[in-house]
Amino acid sequence: MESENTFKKLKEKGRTATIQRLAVLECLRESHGHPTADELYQSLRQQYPTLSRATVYNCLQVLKEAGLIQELTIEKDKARFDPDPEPHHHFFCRRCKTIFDFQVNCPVAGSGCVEGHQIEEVQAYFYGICESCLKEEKRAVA
Amino acid sequence: MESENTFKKLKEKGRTATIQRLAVLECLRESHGHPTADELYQSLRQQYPTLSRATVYNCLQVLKEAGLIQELTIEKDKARFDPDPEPHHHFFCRRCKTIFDFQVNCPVAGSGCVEGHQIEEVQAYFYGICESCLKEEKRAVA
DNA sequence: TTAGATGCAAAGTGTTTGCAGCCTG
DNA sequence: CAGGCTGCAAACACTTTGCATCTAA
Repeated sequence: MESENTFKKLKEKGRTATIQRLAVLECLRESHGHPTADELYQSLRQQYPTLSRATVYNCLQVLKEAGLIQELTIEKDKARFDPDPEPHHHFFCRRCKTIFDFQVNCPVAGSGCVEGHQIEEVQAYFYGICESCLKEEKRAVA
Repeated sequence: MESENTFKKLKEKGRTATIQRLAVLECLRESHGHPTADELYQSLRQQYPTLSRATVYNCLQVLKEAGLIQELTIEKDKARFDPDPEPHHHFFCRRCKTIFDFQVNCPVAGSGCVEGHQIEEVQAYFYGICESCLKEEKRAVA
């Protein structure tokens, strides 16, 4: 069962699987489109009215350290979160602001050693205009 | 001459090549290690005591739009700047916090079209421990 | 029981904005 | 002379911190 893995990974880091942490993780997994901490907070607040913003930040930090999620700095002003902890890349549409997973076979996708430097993590961010926005632009011109 | 290119690129965007903008650009070019806006401000302040922080931010923004520099979001809390506007990637050492250019032959390094999406920019960030920090760690163990 | 987690508010940090005055083309 | 640019301070947005209270192992 998936939730056993969650417990295990948290325990490995000496952290407790609290209601809040599980709720944040589940909310992130259900959400589409790499939400921000505040988006998760706003969404969770409906079900857990006493939940505080600081707790959401704390939970995300802990979940990240446990390797259950990953954090994206694809936008400079706010962090976004991805429920998939496996290494993969992202595309950011500058027009509709959508972020989606984007796999290119980058030679150094995960960890390893390159030129004597030990690589622990790779984040590749692709910025541009997504297919549907391109189509919309084409339609607007016509 | 290089400075002619600077003037030309600014003019193309309808911007003036002010003393401050040229100073920020030169300071960035002279600096090593991808400084933050505030580091540039602190450095420039000695030569231009009346220079304001807001102007540094403005200059960096304008220089970026003119394609003379690029901005890195390799750290989530602050932007860093690179005097080289050509597409290339970066390594961030989590131990000594150094950032250096890091070229891997990524199949999609510059612009182009992938799966219908138009790519304008790519930023790949490699996080880990740099060679010299690894050596130091090894020495500490021995 | 007790270390750790939460919730709240306040503080912190990097960045942006509003606006008067200045400079430059 | 007019538009754009600077400098200053205040405003902003996201994130972190301090601390009392609470909770889970």
